[in-house]
Amino acid sequence: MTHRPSIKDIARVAGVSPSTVSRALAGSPRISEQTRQRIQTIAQELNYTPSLAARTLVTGASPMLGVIAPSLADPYVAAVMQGVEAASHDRGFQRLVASSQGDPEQEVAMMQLLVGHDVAGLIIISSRIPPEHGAGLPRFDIPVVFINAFHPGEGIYHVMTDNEHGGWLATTHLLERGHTRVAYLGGPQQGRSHTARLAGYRRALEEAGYAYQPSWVVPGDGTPQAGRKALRWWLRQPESQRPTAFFCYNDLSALGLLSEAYQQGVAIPEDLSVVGFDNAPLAEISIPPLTTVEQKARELGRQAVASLLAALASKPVTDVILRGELIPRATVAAPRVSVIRDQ
Amino acid sequence: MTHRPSIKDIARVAGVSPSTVSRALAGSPRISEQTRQRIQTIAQELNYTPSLAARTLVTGASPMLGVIAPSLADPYVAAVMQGVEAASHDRGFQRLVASSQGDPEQEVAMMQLLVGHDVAGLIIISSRIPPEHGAGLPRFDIPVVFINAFHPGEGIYHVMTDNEHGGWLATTHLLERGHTRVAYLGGPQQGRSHTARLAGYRRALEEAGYAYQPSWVVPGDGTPQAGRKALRWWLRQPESQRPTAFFCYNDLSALGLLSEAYQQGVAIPEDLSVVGFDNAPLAEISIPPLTTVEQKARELGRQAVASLLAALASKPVTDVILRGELIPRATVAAPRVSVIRDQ
DNA sequence: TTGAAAGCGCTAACAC
DNA sequence: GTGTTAGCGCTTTCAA
Repeated sequence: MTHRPSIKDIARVAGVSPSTVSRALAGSPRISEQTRQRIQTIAQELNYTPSLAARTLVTGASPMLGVIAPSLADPYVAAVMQGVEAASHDRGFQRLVASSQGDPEQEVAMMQLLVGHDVAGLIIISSRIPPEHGAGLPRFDIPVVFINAFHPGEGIYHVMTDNEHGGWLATTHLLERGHTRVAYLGGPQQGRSHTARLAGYRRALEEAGYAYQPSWVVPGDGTPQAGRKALRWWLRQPESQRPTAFFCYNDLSALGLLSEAYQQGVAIPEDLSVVGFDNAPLAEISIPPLTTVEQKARELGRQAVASLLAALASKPVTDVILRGELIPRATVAAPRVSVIRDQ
Repeated sequence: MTHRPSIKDIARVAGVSPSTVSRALAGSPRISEQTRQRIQTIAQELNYTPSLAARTLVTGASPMLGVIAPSLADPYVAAVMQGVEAASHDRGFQRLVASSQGDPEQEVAMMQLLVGHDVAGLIIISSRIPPEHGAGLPRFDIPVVFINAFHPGEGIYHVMTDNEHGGWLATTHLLERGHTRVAYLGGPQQGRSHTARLAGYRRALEEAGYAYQPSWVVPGDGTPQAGRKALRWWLRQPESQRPTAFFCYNDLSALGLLSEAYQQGVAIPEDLSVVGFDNAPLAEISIPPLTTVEQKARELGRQAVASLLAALASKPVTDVILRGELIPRATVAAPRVSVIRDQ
């Protein structure tokens, strides 16, 4: 296999200059229909593909967007990615994807790397860089959009789920069904989503007149294993003091909790009600189907691309906040024994 | 924001020539330790990042691998991607990821596109390009690795799961538990995986002395919805002729089947046994936990990268076939009524 | 040990 | 409507 054909090769065959080829292929109006045809045919025959590296070099902008996520295995990330994919594809951009394994240092390293690849902009999903670090973020001359993280700055934009509201929604739903002892299974500590959902949980509690109990916030990390552990924690509590419901950081950990409950003979929702977060595709097919708070993940991805491209076009961009609804399914019921308000 | 600093900027500040900077940064031995230090410091201060586009242009090879998958939402794809991610990251390669939405034409278009980006090689996950089309595949002068698809050719390599064996494993497991009426819920028709699993299913049946019944192969596409439909199909069969077990193309559709069974009051595994394929993370937390055939998805991804880089280094590369084991969990039991061998 | 010069493939003035 | 020229940021001869 000889080397990839370049416009020079086409020019030679067509007997024209390289710039004519460039123009013909770019669809410049100032070229005769005839030569355009001829050149396009030759390009086809030679199986020509333009070198985007060269084009990038001269135009200074490449049709690539950099995307960074803590993990590619998380269904939430996958959903966001689909939105990013769809929107960017429509606008003619490719995506350079990197995962940071949830490590803030890796994350910064990835940013550097992608910038080196001349990406036109950066989308960062669920950044784990601590907010304090904010000012220490490396400055690039390309726009950056954070999805569900907040690092204010020039050229930095945000697309977020209203996590506080979501947490409030989930907890209120439980409270309205008569639960007075609601626990929260947390997510990654560094994450802003976790903190916001926790805050919403707390607000709902307090608005309803219940004291916030730190001991009912069980630490987690958003994995099914965390859900399993949470259920075992629940079983260890004295029966009279057990929460009657769990609001979980995400569907994945809620699903883990469901699974462990099944194995331990705990009936859901009879013995324990559960609400998740995300409305992942799996939530619909879980057993029983999981009540959850919708997160418009695809929409987040789509919006992030929209914001990025708007910024690129020097249009004004404002941060956007998306609210999801509560999706009632089958993991919530009234508590078996209506406990007397004990606060 | 002024433009990204280039080696020229560094050279000017350091009072040396651009080539010296290039050498210093590349770690060439023919440079004084002193200047190297100085240049590196300046590079740091200027927040310099090399332009990979420029480097690609001159070296002719970029540190990017192109990856194409039908969908990014599929957990199996996500797992393969993790393997690809891990292996390529270790070797200093980034990944340019594109999804084809399962459309063969898009797939070819994506190949072209990624080649235009000067990727060093291509990894294609579960290609939907029909095998006959094989010879019509565009020829590139970069190595291509297909994961779970087969398109022989020069510079084309394969990493596959032994799907035939997996299908045989699942079916045999069911047969050994006393099932005589085993149905197969299929996957995407164009996919090679589907055909191979079906073939294994058929072989197991015939080896055990049962006739293969085309009417027991229910068409599907690997989604949970396909699983739901399959269960409803099952319910419509006259009770005396109903299969007592299902081997499903993948875990996702098996999970859908489980969910529908729960909603219709069909007890798993008492009324119906189910075996999936993939051993997705979700299989472990399903209710009941799903018996399935392991697919070493991460390993597939890892191997694909290894093969690609080996080919790139002009080392001999052979196709690799990975076998997974049957993971017995809780969705298989002996059939309720031991049906008399009726074939 | 360092510099000068050429060139990777392409686009974009600027000519004609 | 088409050709000429220069240059994007980098690496890599070839000289010194």
